[in-house]
Order: sequence, then structure tokens, then C-alpha cells
Amino acid sequence: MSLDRPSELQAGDARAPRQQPATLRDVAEAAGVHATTASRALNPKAQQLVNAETVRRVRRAAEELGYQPNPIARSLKTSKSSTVGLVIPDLTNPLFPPIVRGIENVLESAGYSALIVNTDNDPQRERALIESLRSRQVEGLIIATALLDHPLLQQLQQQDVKIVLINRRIENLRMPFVVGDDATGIGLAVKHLAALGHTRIAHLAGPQTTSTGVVRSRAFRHAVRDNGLEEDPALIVECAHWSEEDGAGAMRELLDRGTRATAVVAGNDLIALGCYDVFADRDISCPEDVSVVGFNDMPFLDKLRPPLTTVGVPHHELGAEAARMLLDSIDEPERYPRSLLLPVSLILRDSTAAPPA
Amino acid sequence: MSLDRPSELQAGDARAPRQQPATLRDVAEAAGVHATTASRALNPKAQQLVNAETVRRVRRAAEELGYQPNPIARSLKTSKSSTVGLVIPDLTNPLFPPIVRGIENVLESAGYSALIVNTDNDPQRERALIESLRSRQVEGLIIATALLDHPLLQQLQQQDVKIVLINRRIENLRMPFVVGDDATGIGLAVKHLAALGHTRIAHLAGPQTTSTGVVRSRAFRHAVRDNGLEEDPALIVECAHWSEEDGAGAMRELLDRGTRATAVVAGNDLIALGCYDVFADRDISCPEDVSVVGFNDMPFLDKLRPPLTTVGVPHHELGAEAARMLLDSIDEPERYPRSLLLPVSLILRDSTAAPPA
DNA sequence: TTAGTTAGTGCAATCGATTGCGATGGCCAG
DNA sequence: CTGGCCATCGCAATCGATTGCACTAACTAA
Repeated sequence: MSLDRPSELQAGDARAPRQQPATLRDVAEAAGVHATTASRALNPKAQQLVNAETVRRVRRAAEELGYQPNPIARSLKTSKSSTVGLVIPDLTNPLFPPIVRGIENVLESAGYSALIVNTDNDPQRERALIESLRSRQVEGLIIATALLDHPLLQQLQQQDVKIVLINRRIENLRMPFVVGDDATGIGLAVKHLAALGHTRIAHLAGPQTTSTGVVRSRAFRHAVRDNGLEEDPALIVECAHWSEEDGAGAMRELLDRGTRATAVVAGNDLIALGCYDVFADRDISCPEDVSVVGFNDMPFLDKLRPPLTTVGVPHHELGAEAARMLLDSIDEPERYPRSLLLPVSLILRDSTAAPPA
Repeated sequence: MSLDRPSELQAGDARAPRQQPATLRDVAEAAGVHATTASRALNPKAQQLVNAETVRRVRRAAEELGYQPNPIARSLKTSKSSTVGLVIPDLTNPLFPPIVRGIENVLESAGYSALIVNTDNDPQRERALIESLRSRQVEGLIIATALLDHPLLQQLQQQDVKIVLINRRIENLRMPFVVGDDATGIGLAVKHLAALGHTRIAHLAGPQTTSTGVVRSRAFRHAVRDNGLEEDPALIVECAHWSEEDGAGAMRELLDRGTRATAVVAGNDLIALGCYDVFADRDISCPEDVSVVGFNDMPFLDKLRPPLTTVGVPHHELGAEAARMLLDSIDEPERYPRSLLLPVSLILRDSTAAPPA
């Protein structure tokens, strides 16, 4: 009988149910050594403390018994849980699943797992969830809900909680972050529209309580100036949330107060989707009457009517880098906090065209 | 100074940094009792074993010290981790985020957390991930990757692992599951098309290795017969995966071999999306030339060109019920396994219309 | 020969909470 | 006055792995 899948065998093996999984002591006994030695033999970092032949014996015994170290016991002793917390607004926002997968990918290969919580943008809830995460002994936090003014995060930082921010940052806090290069993304979008011949471009800005919101709208204003376009403050309207609904509201406001514009760069794809809704209601056709560009390139944008031009952000990489960073800072707590700005790219589809004559 | 947020206070409190969080023994000492008593005083189930006054003292001490029980130590002793594993194919599939949120909602209120893993439909990976989940001492598993023939699940069942299946089931295994009512969903779709006047309806079936796939295609055949429509085997083509790509492939196959059909009911929304791709390539217009109905009502289907008619499944509820079920079976291991069939509804949009004259 | 290394291993404490069992003292019935 | 019951509470073992320290040989250097 083969021994390479012991944990499966024991299931079908009638004579030795061995309900309890093998413990380190069982292995030690089987190998004829003390648990201490077994522990060291199994631990790569301590392996050189024990005789090579002994190591072999122990490893073989471990394999035969299908030994799996109990991570809970280990955690208790070492006070490392091999777990990190991931705090996002809402998993249901298509922006996040790819990020989560990126994070889990690198966590997985390091033997870590993520505990995911959704705050629904409720600070109360966020506080409670983070509290519960901490009580579960997470070793660090990846946070996607950062606000420009975020007392909770400041507090956590003071308490030496390891944190990396993702997708959003906090400007005056020295806290590592991984974000897309929003400014050049917006720059690309405006330039593209300008090249098409647009001169009055509107911006449906995201909430100015988030770095993403302010960076993008600042970049928009700069791009407008750099491209010599019309700088009318009325062309900028802010959304309170990164949502389709708020996007629609902003678009309606723009239309209702009669601000002329032949193109709009939306704070993100959801906001752009809101524009689509308004267009449908009011018989405006895109891109003939007005061009739209989104931000993020969330899935299925190419199936829209019309397929949405947007700026693509490497979500998977964003997540992966954030996880790598957190892991690093867990390994070397003293390391100076790095931050990353990942490159973005304009993805041309059919929602942008030359302005109406 | 208020005492209701001790863990925050201690951060800013210069004189007593108390780096280490308070332990049960600290609380006991502060209350002038033994740790045993403190433990019982804090545990609702054991509280009646200790004097009411003592309970008060202990609780006060706990509060003052900002005591948070260490779940790891607790887990070690009780071998309960308050954690369950969630096994899905790919979080990036829009079907899953709402399910996950439903699950986490009920888990959260029970003090449980979920560890999410993505198998990418790779059995090897699935096995390894479940192994790792188990080594993390999860108390149960919610599995969305069930195949009709799934030896691993059978094994787990024999090893008394608590499992509830979600979205898919295994017919001959007595394992609790929560699924949408696929059969009546398909029935609704076919009936709707029949009422519109279609007589040759195609079915782009999902993989017949999954219960969802076979149930839906079986229901399709029955519905066709019940509505007195044409029963041409050529009208049914199977997709190897629940993907846009495979959906497109199936649609192309149907077209290429010249099978006439004025409507197609897709195994799910992704497959329907694949049809859209082919339509775009071949200048077929939907719904004028051919009607399409999907399944699941994943997000943003209403923004498609044309908005997709589909059958809506209560994803959030699906997740919530599955979690409830798992929790129940953890609490009362002997309870007879229940299963749930949640009601679905046809969601009419613009991808279905009367057949061309 | 003797002191001093060094490699290899074991002892026992420890992480923080839980729990079976036993001890204590008060109180009541007989 | 004595035995017994009950309400309270503490002792100590336990969960499974890790690790500082000590111990034993065997070996080296002087």
C-alpha cells in the first residue's frame, strides 16, 4: 500500500480509524525521539540542530502518520496566526474580486490566509469588524476603505498594527499603500478626448473624502489646462459615493443646469454606468451626442451599450503587491514603509468619438 | 475618563503602555479570584456556577482591562475554531460575491468567520486547498464546486466533515444542499418563449458533470415537450464550462451546423454572454433575429446590449441559508440533513421578443 | 591527562483558556 | 449534634507545539 496519501487512506482503513489526527508527540514516539527533536526535525530553520539521520526518521514517521501540524497550537505558542485581515467596502463591487484573488494568491504561497470583511462604508461597522479581526489575532491588515480623514487608521497605526492601504491612500500619514497611477490615467483619458476634438469636457468626480477622488479630479483639472481646454468649474460635479446611482445623479445635475459638455470623464466605471442610465432615460446617444470614459476597467464593460472606454488598472497585481508588502513588513518590522504606484492604461472602446458637429 | 473603549484608550495612555493585551489571569487577579472562576463568570453557559456578585466583579475587571479572550487559546482547548471554509471555483465570477456576502452575514452574527478558497475548477488544487482548510481546523465546509462524480466529497463525508453544498448538489449522496429551483426556472423561460411564438428553441447546456447542468437541461427537454414544441436533439449543445468562451463556442457550433432556432435558453448568464459575442461577430441581431434568456441574473445584465432576460436566483439568500444550515449541523451534529430549494423568478428584459416572421 | 568544544538530544516551562474533580463552608433535616 | 446537600470556588491537567537551558558523549587542543 502506498504511503503518499496517508490522510486519505485512513478514511477507508477499517482497522485503525484513528479518529484523532496524529500529533507531534505521536510522530516523535514513532520515530523514537522526543517531541522536541521531532519539532526541530520538521522545522527547516532548526533542522541543522539535529542529526541528518534523525531528521530522515522523523520525516518518514510524520509522512506515514499523515502528520499535519496543528496551526492553532503553533499560533498559541508563537503568537503568529498566519492570518491577515482584508477590509473592503463591498465584495459585490466588481472592482474587488480580482484584487482579492491577487491578494490570496501571494498569501497562499506564503502559508497565510485572509479574513475578508465588508464595511458597506459604515465607519461604525468598520470599527467593529476591525476589532473582531484583531481579536482573531490577524498579523496585519490590508485596507481598501481608507478615507482622507480617518481617525481609526491613525489610531491603529499608533498601536503598531501592520497595515497596507490598497487602492486608496492617506496623504499625510506615513502608511504604505499600493494604488494605480490615477493621475496619468486621467491624463490619458483627457488627452484622448482632446485629440478627438472635444473642448468642453465634464468630470463626474468621486467622493472628495477619498484620495482616489481628489487625485483624479485634481489630475482632471491639470489635464484640462495642459491640453488648453475650457476650464469651467461648472463642468465638475462631485458624487457622494462611487456608485451608479450617484453617477446618474451627477449626470442629471449637469444636464439640468444646462452645462454644455460633449464628453465626460467619470470618476470610475460605476459612475459611468450611471451616465448610461441617464442617457437611456433622456434619449441621449453615446458616443454620438456625448462621449464617456470610465475608470478601472471592471469586468464585462465590453458588453455594454456601447462598450465603455475606460482606464485599465491591474487589479490582480494591485492585490498581489499589497499582500507582498504586508508580508514583508511582518517579516521585517523595521523596514521603511514603501509604497507603490502601478501603471495604468487607456482602453479604447466605443463610448468615445468625435464631438457632434 | 470613560471606560467603554478601553482598548483605544490604552493606546494614547502614556503611563501604562501595557503592550500585552490583558489575559484571563490578569482579569482574575484584578477581580481577586482564580482564573477558573473568571472564565466561568465570563462564559454565559457557566455563569450560574458562580456567585452573582462575583460575576459582576469579574465583568467589571474585564471591561476595565479591555479584556478580549484569546480565540486561539480557546480553540486549542475546545478544538473549535469558529471558522468555516468556503470553497468556490472563482470569486471573480459575478455569481459568487453576493453568495459570499450572504454567507458572511449570518456567520458574522454567530461569531464565525469564513476562509475563502478558489479552486479554478482544478481538482488537484481543490484537494490541496481543502486539506489546508482542514489543517486550519475549520469546523465545516460550504462547497460550491460539487461535481456529480466527486470522490473527494464522498471521502470527506465518510470522515464526518460537516459539509453543505451550495448552488450545486450531488444526487445520490445524502449531503445537505441549498440550490435555486433550476427546473422551474427553466420551465418559466421556455414557457415565456413559447408564449412569444417560438417553436424551435435551442439550449446551450452547462457542463453535464454538474447537477446544475443536468437539472437544467433535463428541465429544458421536459418543458419543450410540455409546451408542445419541436424536440430536435440538434437543438441542444453542451458547454464544457460555465464560461462566456464556451458559450460562444456552443453558439457557433449551433450556427455552423445550420440548426435553425429562433431562441436560445442558455445554461447561465455567462453562456448567454458568449452568444452575444457571436451575434456581434456575425451581425445577428438580438432579439430581432434570435431571442436569448440567461440564468442567474448576475449584476449589470440590465446594461447589456440588449438587456438580458434571465431567471433571477436569490444569491444572498442562498448563501445565508447555506451558512445557517452549516451552523445548525455544527450545533446539532445528529440532526437529519435538510436541503433547500429556493424559489426563482423570470426577469423580463429586452433580449426576448417574438420570432422573425 | 585535563579542560574545553561541539553536536545532538531531552527536560520542562510556556502560550491562554477550559474543565473534571475535589475542597470548603453554610445550612437544613433528623 | 451529625450527616448530607448545595452553592461557590480553586487545583491542576490539558489542548499541541515551541524553545531556553541543561545534559551527555565524543572529540580537540594543550
